[in-house]
Order: sequence, then structure tokens, then C-alpha cells
Amino acid sequence: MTRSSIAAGLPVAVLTAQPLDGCLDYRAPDTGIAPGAYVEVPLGPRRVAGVVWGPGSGEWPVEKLRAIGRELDLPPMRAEMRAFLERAAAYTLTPLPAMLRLATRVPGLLDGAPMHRVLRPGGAPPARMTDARTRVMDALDAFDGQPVSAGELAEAAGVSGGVIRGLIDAGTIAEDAAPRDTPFARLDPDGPGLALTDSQAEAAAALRAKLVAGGYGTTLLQGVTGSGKTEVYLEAVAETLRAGRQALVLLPEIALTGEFLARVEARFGARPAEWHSGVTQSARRRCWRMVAEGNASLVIGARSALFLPFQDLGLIVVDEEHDNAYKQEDGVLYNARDMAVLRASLAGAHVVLASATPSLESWVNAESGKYDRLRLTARVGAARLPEMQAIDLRSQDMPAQSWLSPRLKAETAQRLEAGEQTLYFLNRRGFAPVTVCRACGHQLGCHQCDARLVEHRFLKRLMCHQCGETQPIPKACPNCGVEDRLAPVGPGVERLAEEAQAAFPDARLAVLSSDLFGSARALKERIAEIAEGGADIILGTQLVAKGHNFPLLTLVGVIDADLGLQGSDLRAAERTFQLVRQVAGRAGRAERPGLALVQTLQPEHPVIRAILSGEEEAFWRAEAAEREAYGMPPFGRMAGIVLSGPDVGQVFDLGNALVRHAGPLREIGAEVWGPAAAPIARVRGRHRVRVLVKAPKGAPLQEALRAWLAPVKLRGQLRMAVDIDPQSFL
DNA sequence: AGCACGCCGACT
DNA sequence: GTCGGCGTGCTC
Repeated sequence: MTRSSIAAGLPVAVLTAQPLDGCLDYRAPDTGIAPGAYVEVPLGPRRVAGVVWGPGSGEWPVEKLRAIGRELDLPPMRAEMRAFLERAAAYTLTPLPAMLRLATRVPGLLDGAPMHRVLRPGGAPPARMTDARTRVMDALDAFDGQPVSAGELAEAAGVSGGVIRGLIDAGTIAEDAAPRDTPFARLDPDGPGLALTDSQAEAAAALRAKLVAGGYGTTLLQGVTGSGKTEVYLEAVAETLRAGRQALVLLPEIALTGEFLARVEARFGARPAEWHSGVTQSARRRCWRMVAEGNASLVIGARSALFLPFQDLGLIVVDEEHDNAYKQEDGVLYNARDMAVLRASLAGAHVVLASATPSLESWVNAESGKYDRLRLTARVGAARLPEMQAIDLRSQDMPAQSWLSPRLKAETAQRLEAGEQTLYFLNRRGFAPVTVCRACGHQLGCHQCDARLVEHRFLKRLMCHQCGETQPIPKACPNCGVEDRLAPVGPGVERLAEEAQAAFPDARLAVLSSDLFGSARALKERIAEIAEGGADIILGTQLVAKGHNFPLLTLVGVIDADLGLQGSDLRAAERTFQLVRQVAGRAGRAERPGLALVQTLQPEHPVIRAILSGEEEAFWRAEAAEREAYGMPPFGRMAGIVLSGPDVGQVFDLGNALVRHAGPLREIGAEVWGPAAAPIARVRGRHRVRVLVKAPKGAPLQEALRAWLAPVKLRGQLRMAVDIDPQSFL
């Protein structure tokens, strides 16, 4: 029993993942119990998992307390992890139990470590030795004490299960129970890495020095596409492994993990643990338990891996840190990049934020010295940054409903001639974004959501990109009933493919769009095929902006650079800049120089100019100045309150009531806007309304929000979600 | 989250 | 009469 242990019979606060406001009090078992212990507790008619959070509140009469069921056979949750969950809950205004749920979302937590039977020599010789039996015993010897199941042994010896069974019955082979989940293979930090360039080696040395010094710190690893950021931060991982600590690498997209795992395996000689939505239940259980026991030294994962029970976390890498996939948009609303920094600061770990085009938040933190910064300015090997040029669409002679300019087509023809690849980037899935009736002008929309229906010609259906629902393409206009007058308007990648195929009939085309692949695996395979030359022209949505290597690619055409610049969203410029830069970075990664052509109607726009000139710092400075002028993040703080319900009037009434009683917000000098229709105004029949709050930097925003929202009672179907640091704030 | 309680419509 | 729809409320 440790010093902080709670003695037998005293009230104990236990946190469960049930959607309550906080802990419940239970009676400590006869042995006493220490904070952090994983326990099973009775709750109503059920038994649920929980974590001992500390001494009980004492608010519940002691005689009414129920006893803790039992302590689970798991290493206790560390104090720093409990602190992390509390701080994350307070920051995101999430109830603590919901936070715990993220940290205990693993199959079979209550079941204990699953066991299976393993075999070892039993000593007793069989009455009769046969040829098959000899092979089995030889095979068993070859396993040399490693746990082996009956099935594995039968396969190794080339015999049927019956032979093994006979030997077990004879006592020649003995059975033991052993945990089914085994430790991950030790990773060799000194395995063969790629040779580093001078600037890579310099950056790696700087990171190693920080890790050796120990303690919390955050480094922005800012390197142009193709500069080899991965190899640099893998050196930081190596240093963490040398110190015997655990490392976590977060990736924005699970489609990227395959390529990445292969790289890690080449560098460290074994596969690391994996944690994301594509991992099977049993692999998930093994990962969680091994991380908790310190038997997994490196985890490659999606944002939720941040909540794994690391014992000694030394390093978190957030790759492509600007990617908005790090922002969880439903359930608990958190930004994994920010939570990584929080967790590391509590664990005494280092954070590496890697990106070619950092988020403005991280860039500002590096400028102000809050984060360290390492730059990689040169591409590895012969690869050079592509030349970037604008194509002013106003000066190009193009027929209606066509999107490939003569200039872009001419360059493409040259690449086809030379056997090189071309990529057309258009961030629009489907065939056409709008379907309009030529008779009455009606635009086909989703009846569930306020979104237009997008024609998908491959599927031969109309799809709502909000709720994913599809329907056949109608013959008659649902508004005026006139037949055969529905026409697609505007381009999607599928339509662009049609135009490209017409222009280059002999070219092999590949369309890369998330909706065309049933699984991450299928997508991965297709990308590998294309990288090896399986296509001449690649047509892609933003999917292609994320870290895939196409060595034969020498020309990138950005079909519509203006797409992201519309609207008044302050983040739109940042996103466009990041996306176009990342896509352009795909060109000329091997020995051949690349060219990126950016089609635009506004070549004089500051964002387009920054993209073309490569004056990245100028772009960030200009963006930062603009945000500062408006008091926008990161120079001010924002929160969005999203209200939803089936009755639009009710939802607005609640919004108006909130705004009328915004006293606690005014007290901290915050501004309140709204209520207004949320950026996605209707989803699956639920109307969404948003109230935006903007507070000065340093104001106690969460505290004020709590005071403001505490009295709100949600009636009926009404729901409320608080989004701290929303991604869009138009 | 589950699971019970409770209060109104269409059946034996 | 009662079987069952799911709105509301509770779990130490």
C-alpha cells in the first residue's frame, strides 16, 4: 500500500466513462486503494470500468456508498495522465468522463489479459515414438522456449492437430496458459538509416541535443516538401529509444501509415505499434496493453493515439501539423496538435511539429520564441523545388465548360512525349458540383441538409457531400417536372478526367478521389501502382496533397487556385496556400526538375503571389498582420457554440436567449456574434446555429464560457456543443 | 451509455 | 383491460 493509498472503507472518487458530470464516490476495498488504479465498479444494474481519481468528495452519505468491485490487472494510470485528462477537459469544456472515454476506448478492458494455451516439452517420453511425433518434438525444440500454440506447432512440424493432442495426452508435451498479447519487438535505434544530407544531419543533431537535455520543449521542424523531414525526426525517435523512453508519431491520414510503417521498419528493424480506426480489435487491445506495460516503444497513430496510456513518453511527433484532420470535429472537439503539446508538457516530453507549410498558430509560436525552430531549405539529392508559374485564365482562350488551358495542355503533351507524369489538382470530388434545371433554374439539393447534390458519374448517382446520402439522377426536374433538362455545371475531378481523356486519347488516366476507393488499402495499392508509372495523368483532389511520392511526376497543374479564396473565412488563404504549395511540391521529387502551373483568375491576389514567388515568410507575416489587426487567433481567442435541433425556430430561440444573457462574457471583454446559421446549416434533418465568441488573448475564456453556459437546460431534441479554437470562423 | 419508469395509442 | 411506443431521469 502506497503512502497516498486510500484506506479500507473510506470514500473513494472513481471516474467512469459514463456521461455524468464527474466522479462518483465508492467505498474503498479492504486492501485500500491508490489513485490511478483501474477498477470495476457497480453502477445501477451494471458493472463498468473506472479509474480511482482520489479521495471521495464525501458529499454522498457514507452508508449509501457501494463498494468498488475489484481492481483490474493493469498498471495504474499515471498522475501525469490524469492531469492531462483534467487539463484537456477544462480546455475543451468537455466533461471529464467523456475525456476518460478517449483514454479507455479499448476492447475488453474489464476482461483482463486474454490468455491462450502454449506448449513446452513435458518430460515424459511417449509409449511409442512415430515419425510424425519425432518431427513435432524437433519442431518444438526449434522454438527454443518461445511460446507456441498447438496450431503453430502442427504447421511447423507438418502434422495434423491429432498428433499434438496425442503427445499432450501422453505427457510428452505440457500446456501452459500465457498472455495472448505479446510485447512488440524491440526496435534498434542504431539500425541502418538513409544517409543524411548536411542540413538534415544538422537538424537531427539539434533535435538529439534537446532530447538528451530532457524535459518539455516544442520544436517546429519547417522544411520544404521533399527536404526529408521524416528522416530527421526518425533520428529524434532513435534518440528517444536509446534513452529507453516511448515515442509517438501522429499522422493525419491513415492512408499514409502503410508507406510510413515500411520506412520505420527499414530504419529500426521491426514494426512499431499501430493505432488508428483501421486497426482490428485484437491488435487494438494488444497495442493499448503493451503501451500501458511499457512493452511498445513506438506507436504510429492517428490523433486518438494521444490518449494511449504511455508509461514513459519522451517524444511526440505531429507530422503535417497544419493538417486540419488533427481537429476532431465530432464528439469531443479537440485539436490533436495542441493536445500533443499539453500532454508533452505534463509528461516532460519533447514535441516535434513537422510541416512544409506550418499552421499560422505554430509559425507565430516559433517567431515569438515559444517554440524552437529548425529549417530544412534544400531538397534531398538532385530534386529541386519546382518552378512555379501562374496561368492567367483571363488571357487564355477557352470554350465554356472546359478547364484545361491551352498552355497547360501544351506542357502536358510534352510530358507525355517524354514519358513523364502530370498531375492535375482540383479539390472537388465527383463529376459536377452543381446540377441545374435548364427549364426553371432549380438547383438539386439534399432534402436532409443544406447542401447541393453532386453528380458522381462513376456511381451514376447524385451524392450529398454532407451526409453521404445518394440517389439516382432523376429524369425530370423535381421542381418544375420538365424532363431531360437537368445539366451538370462546373467541374469535378471526374469531369476533368473526361476533358483530359478527350484532349489526350492515348494517355492513361488515374483519378484519385476518396470516394472512389472502398478501403484505405485499395487506395494505397493504387497509389503505389501509379508511383511506379502506372498512369500518365493523375487527377486528384486534396488527397494527393498529403505526402505521397511520385518520382516520375514533373508537371503539376492546379486547375482552380481561386477555389479556396472565395468567402471571407480568414483561414481560407492559409489553407489555399498550404494546399497549393503541398501539391506543387509533388513535382520533380527525383532527378527531373518540376514545373507547377497555377491557373487563376486573380494572379495579383497576395496569396497567389506568395505561392508563386516562394516568399513563404512574407505570406505568413502578411497573414499574421491581418489576423492581429482583427484580433483573430492566435492573437485573440475564439469559441463557437453550435446549437442543433430538428426545429429551426427552437434552435434560434435558444441561440437568442444565450446571447441575451452573455454577461459573463462581457465581463472578460469578449464579443458575441450571432446566432447565425452554422457553416453547415443543416445536417441529417437537424438545423445548426452557431454563436461565436471572440475574447482578447489571455482572457479566461473557458471560465467565462462555463459560467455563461452552466444554467442552460437543454429541452427535448436540442443539443449544444462548444468548439474551442474553431477551424473556420467566417 | 444503458436501463427503468411513466404516460398515451391500437390491439387481444 | 394491457402491450409497447420512446421522452425523461438516474446511476455513488
